[in-house]
Amino acid sequence: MRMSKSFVPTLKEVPADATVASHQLLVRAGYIRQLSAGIYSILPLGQRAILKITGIVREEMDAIGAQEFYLPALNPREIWEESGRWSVMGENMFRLKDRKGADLCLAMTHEEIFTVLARAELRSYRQLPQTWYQIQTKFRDEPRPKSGLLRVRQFTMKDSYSFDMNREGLDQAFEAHRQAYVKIFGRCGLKTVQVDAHSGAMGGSGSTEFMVATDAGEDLIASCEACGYAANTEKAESRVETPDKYKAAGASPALDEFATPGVTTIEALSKAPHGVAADQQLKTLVYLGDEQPLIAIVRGDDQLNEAKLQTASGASVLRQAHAEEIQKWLGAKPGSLGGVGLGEKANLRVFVDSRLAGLSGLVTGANKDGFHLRNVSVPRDLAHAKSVDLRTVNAGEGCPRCGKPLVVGKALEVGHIFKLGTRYSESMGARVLDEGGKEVPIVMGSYGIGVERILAGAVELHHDQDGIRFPMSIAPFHLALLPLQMQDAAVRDAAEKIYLDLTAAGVEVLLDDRDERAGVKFKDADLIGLPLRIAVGKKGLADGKIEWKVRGGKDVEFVPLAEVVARVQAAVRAGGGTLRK
RNA sequence: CGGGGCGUAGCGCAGCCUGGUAGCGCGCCUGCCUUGGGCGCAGGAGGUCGGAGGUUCGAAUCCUCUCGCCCCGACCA
Repeated sequence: MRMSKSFVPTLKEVPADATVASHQLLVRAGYIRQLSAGIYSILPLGQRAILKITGIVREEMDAIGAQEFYLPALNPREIWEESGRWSVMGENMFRLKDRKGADLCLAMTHEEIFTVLARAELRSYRQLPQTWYQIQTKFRDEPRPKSGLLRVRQFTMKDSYSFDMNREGLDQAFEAHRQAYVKIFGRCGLKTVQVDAHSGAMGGSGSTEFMVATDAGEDLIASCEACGYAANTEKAESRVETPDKYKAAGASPALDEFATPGVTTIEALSKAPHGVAADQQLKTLVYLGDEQPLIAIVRGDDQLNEAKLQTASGASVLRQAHAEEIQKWLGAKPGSLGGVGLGEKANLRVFVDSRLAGLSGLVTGANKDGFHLRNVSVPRDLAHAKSVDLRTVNAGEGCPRCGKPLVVGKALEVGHIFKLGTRYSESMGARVLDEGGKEVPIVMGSYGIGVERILAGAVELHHDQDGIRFPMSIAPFHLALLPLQMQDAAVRDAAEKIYLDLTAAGVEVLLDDRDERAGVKFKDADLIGLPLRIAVGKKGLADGKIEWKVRGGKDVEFVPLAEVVARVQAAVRAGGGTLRK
């Protein structure tokens, strides 16, 4: 491609609203432009990179026997009602009406639509297993789009779905996807870690996320360098010492209500005149799980993990209660809440973090504004509460497997694989006959990759002060060819010949034939980030040579014109790129 | 949703507090010059000051409402 005829709008200055590297660089280098919050236009360079990525995804999916589909993004309400997700998805789903007033939505994912196909067409165990996929646009009305392509409202997803007779089949499909994903991300130049994850609105029995460690990411993952344990902090567990340090000597003293006027936070209660240490306090939080009240109790210095509460309660939609709701159920405002005495209220489900099991001598709110209770014994006073893991792990706590300290770091989710089981086949009636002629629900899996996130993640991982440093495999072109003196006919002609020769040899070349100064071309080439660069200048040409430089490398090497084509072809292959036929 | 910030030329910003001519840098156009890391000089084009209403003789500036965007906390490829 010739730069003089191309739309590659590079910018000298960093866009004001971009904070993360991938956002800044993709805008500056002319790959993307923002249309609205979380909605981006992909420009020609960006589209070429995206096509490289989807090409890799397609190859690896095809390699595990998956078949490519293309399903509608515009969906009728009815099928989402069948799975129950018309309401579960809440405000995250874009909804609209057609001219007749019928409800439609823009699909966030395609479990429902693929299940509709499966139930209509799959009748027998003989037709299984199947793996179906598509590369298609998804719509999610994120509450807070951010960081350029990292979190958007419209994006491209590779989503696939496996259909099996039983658990074993699902396990095989899951494993095939895991291995395909490792190859995909590896080929795209991403270093990923696999972590245990929360399944969220997808449902199902288990899931693994593929994460790229980067500060630009929004997830926190806990990992153990000693044994390899890794989990999203939504799910991660840890070993913590929880001695019964506030237990009274002798018989457990009775509950004692005491006045704490104006004290509504853990921190305030820990200060004078009360001086109750945070680890002696119980933090009581009120949620609604599928519109039913839930009480969650964790230690005062711990953080409640909402994902764990959701899992423990079995709720598909979880939200914090409003102050009025809390007042109605517990009779007090936040700050004076507690789980003691809630056993009689049958409509309130109470959960207490498992680290608190057996402890006594604790302090909690009295469900009476301005009062707390001391001498709380969990086995005696919170016997009605279900003991479950509710807390969020912290860095330095013991690995649940080996006990060595956990490390917590930020990461970007680029892929997620789920064992759905029969979550959709049962709710939507997708069944086949087994060998015995008995009707059984299909066992399903669901597997997703965020395509633009691969692009952005690669930029996060591969850039420097001067710009992007794309891996060969996903770079929009293999090589930048820079004639340095456009006024010099010999330089122009030499560059033109190299361009034609390389193109004929299957190399994707971006020829900077603009009438610009050398400095401008160097700067733009660095910014755009193609892995190879050939400069054609008067100096080298006098000796019949060009200047060869690898993006990010230090050295410039003079290479004879006759060797250029073979040299470039070898470098493209070595870098994981593909020559055009 | 809770909290904070910003909307002025294609991009980055000043002007606003204290009302009166809309400005700077980059980019763009023309000419000359220069030509190996975002050259130089000269001339030029380009603006509903996010929108609506109000106060005022007069509003980018003050007031009210509203829309949009960004960032920090709760949600997900």
